[in-house]
Amino acid sequence: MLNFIDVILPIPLPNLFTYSITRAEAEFIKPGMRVSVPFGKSKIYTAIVFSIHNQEPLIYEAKEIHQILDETPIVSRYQFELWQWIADYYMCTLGEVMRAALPNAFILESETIIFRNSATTVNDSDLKDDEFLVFEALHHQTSLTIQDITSIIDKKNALPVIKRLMDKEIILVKEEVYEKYKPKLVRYVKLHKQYATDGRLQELIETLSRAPKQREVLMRLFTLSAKDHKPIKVSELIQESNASSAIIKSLVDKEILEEYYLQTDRIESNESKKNSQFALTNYQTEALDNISQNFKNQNITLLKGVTSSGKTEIYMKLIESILVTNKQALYLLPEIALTTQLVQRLQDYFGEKVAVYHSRYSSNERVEVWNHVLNNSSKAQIVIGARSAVLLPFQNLGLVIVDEEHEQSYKQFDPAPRYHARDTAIMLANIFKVKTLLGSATPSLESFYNAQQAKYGLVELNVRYNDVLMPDIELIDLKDKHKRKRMKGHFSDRLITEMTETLEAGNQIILFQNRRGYSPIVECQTCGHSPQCPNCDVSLTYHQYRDQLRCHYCGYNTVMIKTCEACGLNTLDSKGFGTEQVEKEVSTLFPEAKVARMDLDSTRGKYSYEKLIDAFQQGDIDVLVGTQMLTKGLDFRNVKLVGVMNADNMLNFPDFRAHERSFQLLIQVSGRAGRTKERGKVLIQTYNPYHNILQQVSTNNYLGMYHEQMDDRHNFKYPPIYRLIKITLKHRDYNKVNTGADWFAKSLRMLFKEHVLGPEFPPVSRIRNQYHKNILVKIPKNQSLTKTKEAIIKINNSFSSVKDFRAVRVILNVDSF
DNA sequence: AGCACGCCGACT
DNA sequence: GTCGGCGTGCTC
Repeated sequence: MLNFIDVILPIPLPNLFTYSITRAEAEFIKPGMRVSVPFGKSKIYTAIVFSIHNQEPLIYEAKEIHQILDETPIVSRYQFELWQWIADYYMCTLGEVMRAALPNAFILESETIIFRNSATTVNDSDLKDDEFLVFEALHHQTSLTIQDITSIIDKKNALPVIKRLMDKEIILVKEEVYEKYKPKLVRYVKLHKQYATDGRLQELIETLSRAPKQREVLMRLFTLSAKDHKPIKVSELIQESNASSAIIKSLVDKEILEEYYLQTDRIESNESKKNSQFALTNYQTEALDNISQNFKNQNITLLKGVTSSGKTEIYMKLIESILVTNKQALYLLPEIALTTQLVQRLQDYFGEKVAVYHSRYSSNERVEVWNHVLNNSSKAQIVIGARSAVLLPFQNLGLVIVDEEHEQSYKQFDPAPRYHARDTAIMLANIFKVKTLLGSATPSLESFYNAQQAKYGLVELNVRYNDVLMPDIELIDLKDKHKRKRMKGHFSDRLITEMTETLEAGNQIILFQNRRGYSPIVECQTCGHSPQCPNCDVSLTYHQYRDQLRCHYCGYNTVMIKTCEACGLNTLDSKGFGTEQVEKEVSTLFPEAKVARMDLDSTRGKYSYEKLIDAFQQGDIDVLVGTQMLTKGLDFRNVKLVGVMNADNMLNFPDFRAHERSFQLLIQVSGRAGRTKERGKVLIQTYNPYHNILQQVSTNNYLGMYHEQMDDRHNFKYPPIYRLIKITLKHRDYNKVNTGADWFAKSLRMLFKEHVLGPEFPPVSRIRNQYHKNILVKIPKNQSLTKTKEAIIKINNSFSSVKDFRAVRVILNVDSF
C-alpha cells in the first residue's frame, strides 16, 4: 500500500498538496509536524502535515517529500480547527493562516547554492566575460548564492548566466535548507579538569604569581562558584573580576580554564517570586462575583468598567483561579498597551508563569514562547500578548481575557488572514469549551449589542479605584475663542490657564492631537498649489524636526521646499497642525516646562517608547504631547490635566464608525487624567461644542451614545445590525480598476441587489502607485453568511478568469471594521 | 505568492 | 544583437 500526506503550504492557494512518503515515514509522521517538500520547478518549502492517507492522486504523480523537520507535532489539532475556522470565516487560505500563525523561524525556505563542478576542465576562452567572472569567483569561494552572483556580474538577472554555466557543466546547483531557529548559547567557564586535585591547584596558583591579572580572575572564579554552586557565565566573570575577555581567552588557551556552552532561554524569566499581594475593593469583588455568576450560563461576559476602575486586578484574580486547575490562560491586549508596566505587574504576582508574545519579539524569541505553550510548560501558563498570541498552540486552555475589547488594532488589515483577534479568541475559547471575558471602558457597539441581546453576560463597574472621581470634562468653543481673539497659536486661554495652574501645582499634563508631523498640508498662498506624494493621492506632511516633507502612506520623503513648485514664489504656508507643532508651541508658551512628544516618529527605536514612558513616570517630563498612542492603558499617577487640541478632525472622518471611535478615543484619553486622589480635568477644544458625541463624552454618557449610534446603524444598515464584507480592487492602471470594479459590482448586484454599495474610491484612492476601489456587501441578519461568501468566491473566480482583470488584485475583508 | 517561460521594446 | 519589462500559466 502506498502512503501519502496532505500538507498545508504557506502560500495563498486554496488547496492542500499531496506528497508521497515511504512506509517508514508513514509510521513516524503525525499531523502537525513540519516537512520540507519540493515545490514548483526548483524550490523547497516548509509544509505542515495535515493528514496521512493511502489515496493515490489520480491526475498527477505525487512528489516525494524532501525531509521531516520535527520529531513531534508543533501544531495541535485544536489549532487546525481554529485555522480552518479563520480560513472559512475570513475568506482566506489555510496557507495564509499558517504563515500568520507560525513564527518566521519555523518556516524554512531553500536557497540555491552554486558550486564548481570539478569534474570538467575549463577553457577560459570558451567563457564570456560575465561567465568568467563567476568562474573566477568560485576559485576564491567554494560556494556562491544567486545574490552573490547578481552582485558579481552587476546585473539584475543572474539566471541566464547561471543557466549557461550549467549547460557547459562548469557549475553545479543545489538547493539548501537552513534551520532558522538558533538556540541561544551562553558561554560558561570552569576550571580545567587537570587541576581537579588540590596539589595541582596549588601549583597552578604559584605559577600564576607573575600574572596577577590572570590569578585574580581565577580567584574570583573560585569565590563565585563557592558562593552559589552555579555554572559561571563568562560575562559574569568578566564583570565581577573587572578583567578583559583577552585575559579569559589566554587562560582558556593555556588550558587553565575550560569553556563550554549551555542553551538558554532568550526570554529572561526574571526570578521575581510572587511577592505582591493585593486585595480587591468591595466593588471589584462584587464585579468578580458577578462575572463568575454570569459564567455559569454564559460563555462570554463583557466587563464594562470605567477607566481606572481596576479591571486588571479582576483579571488577575480570575487567572489565579484558573491556574489552580493547572490550565493555561490567554490575556490579549492591543499591541501598544503591552507595556513593561503591565507585564511587570503580572510577573510580580505570578512569577515565572507569565510569557509575553508580541510583534516586537524577535523570531527566535517567539519560537521559545511557542514551544513553552505547546509543551504546556509552567513558564507559559499565562500568556499575555497582542493579536497574534491567539494563534499560539494552546494545549489546555482554561480562560481567555480580551482587554480593551473595542480596540481596532485587534483586526488585522493587511496581509491576509484579515482576522479579528477578539472574535478569533472567542472561537478559540469555544474550541476548548472555556469562558471568555471581554473588558473595556467603552465597549464596541457590537459587543455591547450582544450583551443587550443577552448573547453575552454583562457586568459593570462604574466606580474608579479608590473612589477617585471621574474627570471633569469641559468643552471649549474654538470658533468663539477665535472670534474673541482668545487664542495663542492652537491654545485657547482656558487651556493655557489650566496648564499654568497644573504646572504650578507640580502636576503633569497630557496633550492629545491625533495627527503626527508639524502640519499635514503645505499650501502656496499665491497659487494654492500644495506638494503631493508622487506615489499616493495625498498631500505631504511637513516634519519640522528633519525639515522634510513626508508621506504617511508610503514613507516617501524629500527635503522641505523653499519656494512653491508651481509658481516659484516663497509664499508657502502650512494648514492644520500635528503633534510636532503642538510640542513646539508648548515650549514657547511654557519655556521652563519640560515637553516631550510621543508618536510614531518619536518611538521608532525598540526601547524609545519605554524610555519615554519611564521618563514621564519619573516626572522628568511635565507635558507629554502625543497621538492615539497615549490612550492605551498607560497608568500615570500624576497627570492632572488632559487637553484635546482639536476634536473635530476625527469626528468628520468618512467612516460609519467615526462617531463611535471618537467617543471611545476621547473617553480613553480623558481617563488618563486624575488617577489618584485629586479629580482630573479634561479640556476638549472643538469648533462644534454642540456635537452630540462631544456632549455625550462630556457627560460620560455611554448609553446615550450607544442608542443614538445604534439608530444610525439600523437606518443605514451597518454593523452590528448588518454584516459587512469589503471587496477592494487594486491595480496600478486607473482604468483597469474602474472597469474591473464595475464588472464586479454588477455581478454582485444581480444577487444582492441594494445591499451592494459602490464601487467607490476610498478617501486616498492611490497608495504606492496602486489605485484602490471599494465595494461593500451588506448582509442582513437573516441571510446565510456561508452562502453569501460562497457566492462572492464564485464571482471572484469568474472575475479572475476574465483576461483583462487577471492582474487586478482583489482583497476580501470580512467584518472590515 | 513565487517562479519560469515567452514575447516585446530599448539600449550598451 | 542582448537586457529587462511584463503578461500567462502552474505549482502536489
